[in-house]
This record gives sequence, structure tokens and C-alpha cells, in this order.
Amino acid sequence: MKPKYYVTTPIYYVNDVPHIGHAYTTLACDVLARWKRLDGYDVLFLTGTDEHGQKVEKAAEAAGMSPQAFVDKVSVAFREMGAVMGISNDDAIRTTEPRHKVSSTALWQRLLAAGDIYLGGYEGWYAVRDEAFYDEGELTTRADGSKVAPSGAPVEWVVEPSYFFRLSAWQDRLLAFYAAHPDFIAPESRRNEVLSFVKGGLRDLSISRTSFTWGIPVPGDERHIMYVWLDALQNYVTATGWPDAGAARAGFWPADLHMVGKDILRFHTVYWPAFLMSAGLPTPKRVFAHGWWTIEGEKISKSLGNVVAPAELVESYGLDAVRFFLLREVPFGNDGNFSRKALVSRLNVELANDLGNLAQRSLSLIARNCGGVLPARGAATEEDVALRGAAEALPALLRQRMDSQAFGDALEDVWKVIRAGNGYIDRQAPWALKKTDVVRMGHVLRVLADVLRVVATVLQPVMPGSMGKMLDQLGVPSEARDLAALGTALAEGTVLPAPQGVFPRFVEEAS
RNA sequence: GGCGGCGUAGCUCAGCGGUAGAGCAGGGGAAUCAUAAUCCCUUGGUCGGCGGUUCAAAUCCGUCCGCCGCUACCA
Repeated sequence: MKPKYYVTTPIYYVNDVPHIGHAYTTLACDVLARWKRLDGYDVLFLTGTDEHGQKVEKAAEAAGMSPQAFVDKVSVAFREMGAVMGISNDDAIRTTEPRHKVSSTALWQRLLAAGDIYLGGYEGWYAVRDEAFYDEGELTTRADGSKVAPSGAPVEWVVEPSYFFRLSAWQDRLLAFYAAHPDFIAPESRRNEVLSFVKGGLRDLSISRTSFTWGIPVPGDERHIMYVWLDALQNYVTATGWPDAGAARAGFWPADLHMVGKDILRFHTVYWPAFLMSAGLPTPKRVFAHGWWTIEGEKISKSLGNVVAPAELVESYGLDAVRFFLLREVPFGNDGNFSRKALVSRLNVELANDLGNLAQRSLSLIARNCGGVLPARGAATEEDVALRGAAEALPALLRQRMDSQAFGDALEDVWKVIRAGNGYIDRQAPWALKKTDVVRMGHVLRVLADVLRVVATVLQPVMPGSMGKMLDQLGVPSEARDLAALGTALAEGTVLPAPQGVFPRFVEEAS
């Protein structure tokens, strides 16, 4: 039986407009999912949308629609984004689905049975204008004695009945959990932040509301609806069919990886494991918090009008170039800056010149001088062994990179081999061997074809379309494109199709 | 304020106790199979400042300066 791998994106809040940040998170998960499939795993890759909450209720009202009709409409944008980015998710969960109501209700009952839920009152300074609660310390007192939020909105003291989760009781168990699972939170700096937060003490968590109704009712007390994160986080479990132990996907929980933006790290690394442990469910193995993108040096913001639509980028530069750029440009986990200049540079230098051109020059030499068929392997020289060895080391190397979500390092590893390939072809000069040693020329071209095959194979998760084309040109059968297949050499004499450039250079239109 | 991190070549970053590295950008040369692509060589850094530990410090400790993150209930 294949080993299982379960990776999730956050569920995206439908009130947002999908932008490059959402695309980035989802893309990272997609590459992992594709990599694991390539490596023989049975993969469950989940994304989805968070469709409950007061903001949605209000937005629906403003649009003159029922909340359900509203979310049916706006959630489409996120599924379209997935299609545009070439995302290979197995499921796209929506928190408004019946299966999720069943699962969230069951979770609540588990927490209740564990004695971790009690009825209390949620009170605090609330600004109606901001629809938000504020801490005493955040407020400013005006001359007339009234208090205002940092936004300047007036606040009032409100009390609302609410169910609470006994998070305060979980501090020690959480700290023990982090200690026992040092890889649970990544990157390291984020782990430190979470540890420091939990060590500072935990307060009980309000997990229900009565002030609006668009949510999942609390079992046994339907005046309340479950609040935000309890319902939202549970989606990851819902998708595995829980609480039906016989569900087809039952074996996928716990997730191997929750990919999140750094803004929602705490919910995934503090509340979520506490909920799960309380419910007697296994905890996810790892949560990775990636960084943010700025656009041409500026924060992404609607008011700046610099929100970059993924579809527009794909339209301008091509899907694979965009996918490559996002994972290549910035060490994963760091913040990064998106600039068109940098994207064009990566596309032209690394994709077109380094990789595309290496394939094109190698393949056209084979087409012209080897009758268009794959030459045989021959006695290997020291240089042949070195280059072939570097390529053959890639799968094992990338396995480690992928398991630590080091996409940038993974791509750098591959590019070292590609650069070495260009050095090799220059030194071997098969175009000169054509006149002096045709047999050796064939052997050299075969080394290049073999190296390109490995490179194209391991790059498929990042650039599925263009690497598929490259494998076509290398004569690799569609059933021989996974990592395991790399152990079997291609048959000499395989007829290769006419080579065609895979990555055209991007030329700015003359103005 | 508290806790944590960062500051290394023009740019983006790796190195984290043993004579400063990569990619890009800049300069010179070679080649001409190839997407005017490629290859080779090369300029460039007192590794934020100051002190300390050590035979030896980007690398450990202290301190100062400058940035950044976290410091709970909008998803």
C-alpha cells in the first residue's frame, strides 16, 4: 500500500478577493502534493473556503442576497484562482457544506464531553463601526472621558453570553507537545514566537456568538453559533470524512502539513492542537508559516490599487514562469518582493537561457546528427560520471528539501546541475566531435539527454506543463515520469520528436 | 516595555570556530551546436560599531547603533 500524505491550504475567507498571496500559499501546497505523488505517495491535497461569520452576513445583506446565495457566488473566485494557477487539489471544501456541519457539531460534542467547554460571558470594548473588540490598552481616552479605538471609532462596553473553551488548562500540555515535536512549527523563528506566546499564559477562548446567526449552531443551544476558528479549523478533519471511521479518506488524518500565512499561525499551532487533544484526535504533524509578498516594494493593499491578479500574471508571462518565480525568488518562509523586472529576469536567464537553451541545443544536435533517435550510452569519462552523478543525486536531495519546504534551495540544487550541463556541453563540444569522433559525440549527447530527463522529471511539480513538453521531446513515455522510473534507462534508438523551444524569451514590447 | 530575530560584495542571500562564498549586475576573453543563448577568467566585502573569550571569530560572549517580528478572540 502506498504511504499517505495529506497537505492543506488554509480555507480562504470569501470576503477577500483572491490575490497573489492566496495563489502563493496554494501553489506551495500544490508543488508538495505533486512531488509526493511523483514519489509514490497516496496524496490528499485540500483547499477550500471559509464562508461563515458576521462580515459575510453583512456583505450578503448589503448585496441584497441570502448568505448562502452570496457565498455560492463569491466562493467561485477562489476555485477559479486554483484553475488559473494549475492547482491539483483533490477537494475544495466549503464550511457551509452539510458534511462540515456534521463534523463541527461532533467536534463540539467531544470538547463538551471532555469538560473543556463552559458557558460564560464575553465582554469587552466593542467598536460598532469597526466590528471589533479592543483591549483596554489599545484605547485612547478623550477629553470628555469617552474612549475611542485606534481607528478613532467610539467604543462601548458590551457583554454577550458565550461558550468558552478552557484553553488556560492546556498551557502545560501544549508546551510538552511542542517539546516532543520540535518540527511541529516552522520556520524556527515562528516556533519561538509561539512558544513565547504560550509561555506567557493562556486565557480561555470564546467559541460562540449570539450577535449574528450565519454559522453552525451550537448543539443543544441554538441561540449560539460556533465562532470563527473552531468551525474553520475543523475543515481539515471534515475533509477526511470524520466522524465516519469507515470513510474512504479516514486514513488521511492527521495531516502531514498545514500550510498557512504567518498571520494565522497562532490559530493553527495553539488553539488547533488544544482542540484536537481535547477531542482525543491526533494532531497535525507540521504547520509551516510562509511570508508575505510586497508588490514592487509596496504592501499589497486595495487602497494602493496594487493588487496583482494571478490571472493577469499568467496571461502575461505564462503559468509555469509565474509558478517558478514565486518559489524561486525568495527563500520559503521569508517575505519577498514581487517585481515584474525580477520575474522577467528569472524567466529569461534561468528558464530560457539556462534550462530551455540547454535542452534546445542538446536536442537539436541529436535531431541533426543522430538521426533523431536517442543515442546509446557509452563508456563514461570522468566528466560524464560527474555530471550524471550530480543529476542522479537530485531526487534524494529534493526529497529532503521538499520535506522541509525549502523550495528555493530545491530549485537552486537543480540549477546547479543545469549550469553544470551547459559547462559540460561546451567542454565536450559535440559539434566538433561530429567531425572527429561520431561515436563519442553520441555518448556525450546521451549524457545530456539523461541529465535533462532527470531535471525535467524532478521539476514537474513546479512546472507541470513545460516539463511535460520537455519529457515528450526526450522521448520519455508518460508512464515513466515519476521518480521511481528514473531507475530505468530510456531505450536507445527511441525516436524523438522534432525539438521545440520550451521557454521562449520574454521581450518587452517596444513602446 | 517584554521576548525573539536580522544587519556579509551594487542587488538577493548562503556560510555560523580554522586563511571570506553563490546567483544576478559590472569588466575582459573564448566559442559559434543553441532561444544574440553558452563557457572561461575577473573587479568588488576592515562579514553594522566597540570591547571580550580563544592558538584561531561573520561564526562564541558583552555592549552600542539600525531595522524587523511576536506580545490573543476580523476571517
